[in-house]
Amino acid sequence: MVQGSVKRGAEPTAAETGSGAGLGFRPLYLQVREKLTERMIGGLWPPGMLLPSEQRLAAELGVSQGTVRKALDAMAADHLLVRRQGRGTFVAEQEEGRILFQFFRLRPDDGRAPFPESTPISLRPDRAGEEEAELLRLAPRARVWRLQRLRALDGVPLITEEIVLPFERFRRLEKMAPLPNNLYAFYAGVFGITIARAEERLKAVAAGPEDAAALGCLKGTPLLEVDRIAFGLDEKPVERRISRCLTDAHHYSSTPR
Amino acid sequence: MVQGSVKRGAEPTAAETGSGAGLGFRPLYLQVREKLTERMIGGLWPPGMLLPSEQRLAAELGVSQGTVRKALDAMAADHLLVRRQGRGTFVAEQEEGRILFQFFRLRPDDGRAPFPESTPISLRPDRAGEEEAELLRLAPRARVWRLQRLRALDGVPLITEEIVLPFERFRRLEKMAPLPNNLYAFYAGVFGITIARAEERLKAVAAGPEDAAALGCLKGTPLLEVDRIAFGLDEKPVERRISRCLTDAHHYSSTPR
DNA sequence: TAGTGGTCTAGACCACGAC
DNA sequence: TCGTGGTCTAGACCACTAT
Repeated sequence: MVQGSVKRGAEPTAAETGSGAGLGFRPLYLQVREKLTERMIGGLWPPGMLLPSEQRLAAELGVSQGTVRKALDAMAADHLLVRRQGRGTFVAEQEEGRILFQFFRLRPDDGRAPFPESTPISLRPDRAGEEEAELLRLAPRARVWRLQRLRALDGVPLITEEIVLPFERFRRLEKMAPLPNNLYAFYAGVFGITIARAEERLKAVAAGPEDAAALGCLKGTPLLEVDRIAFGLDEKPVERRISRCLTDAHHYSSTPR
Repeated sequence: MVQGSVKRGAEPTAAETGSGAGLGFRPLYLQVREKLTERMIGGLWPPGMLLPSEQRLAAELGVSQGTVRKALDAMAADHLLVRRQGRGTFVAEQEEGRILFQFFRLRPDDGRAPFPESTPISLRPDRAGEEEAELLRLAPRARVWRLQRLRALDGVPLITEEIVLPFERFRRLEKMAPLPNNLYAFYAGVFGITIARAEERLKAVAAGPEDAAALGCLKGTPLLEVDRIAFGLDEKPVERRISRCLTDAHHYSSTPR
């Protein structure tokens, strides 16, 4: 696949099939997917860009259109690409609609999906705690940014947020304050870091004094705590975010698969 | 597609393409998927059954193997089928491993995934409340079963559960008490009802007197409330389940997509 | 060795969007 | 009208499982 067309049944090489003798087998379309993902990571294909057509990619990579299609379909299923019949295939953008659908799962009980507004509280350099360093795969006590925000839905403050970012990957962040509402679009546009997926742990906790003051509720009020790790295209953890939400008239929407 | 091979470019009929003149277009592989799903709903293909090979299905339905494959792949992605290379394609079973992975998202913080044990508390016929009737798409005050259970992880009671079922679809349920731990396998085996997917709403709530007594915690303790609607293969709501969970040392694991 | 699903290719036509 | 992705077909070979 590296160059030229793949000849099958005629001395297939390890490089072509991706398998050494007896070793694991690596499908061509996954190799194609990796190659395309690398271009996105490297910044060659930024968010919003129109990709070459399937035919061009197939010719360029020396595989059939069907193989390119399988790679593109898989990446579109993971929201890394957006395919539009008649127009082409585009690198996914971290626009509000997508973020709202994929990452922000808190909804009013009536089913609407308003976009959350953010009020920055503080941004400061700090050292990673033990758990934070482990989750972000940083050295113990590595330098991090610590960002606090208050988020509101329909103008009502509902969520406190604490965000921890690796210092080294977000240089000169302090000069960019106040940070915008849509952080993931900001990471992509300014630092070239695309958030590809996230893992969340949910708990019910009692509001502490700070949460109670920020949200205007009583100390001890049950809050929904969402502990998120967000990963980049390269599968490295990029952000740790702890949100605590009032859920009297709102809920977290989940569709287990 | 109904019978014989599809001839393309030679007077394709509305039945073949699935589209009336100017109306929406319905891909063949979706029509195949519907046909296969109907066989599962009708009980012709029960859980665990080995399907005919792709070639046989293609011949039987008058489409190409590739079209059958696309339908089977889509159904496997939705956990309705399980494909095993070298062996064949099987109707998915509601076995513990799958249930644990797909539907039961509460985990100890250490990352293990023990299977939850259940203690039945009560089972009685009742009338649906207003909200319940709406969620289950029943007539107001329709008859329902009301089932309460206490669930434990590693022997520790952690979850109270209230389950509401449409009376008409679960006849003679009282004669089957005590109900087994794995209810979804029970629905499938006894009533021929397969749970295909679920939607969940999560909130943080304060423990009431009953929850506190059952879970051995203080009244007012924050609990994670999971409000689930489970749907059958026919997309009809089958079960409404409200769980309240202690999350001191456990969490609900979510992977937003 | 036979049979299954998995991958890969090649080519045709359809639906959609832009021009 | 053209170019794009979407669907459908046909056939070859590969990887895995059971016999």
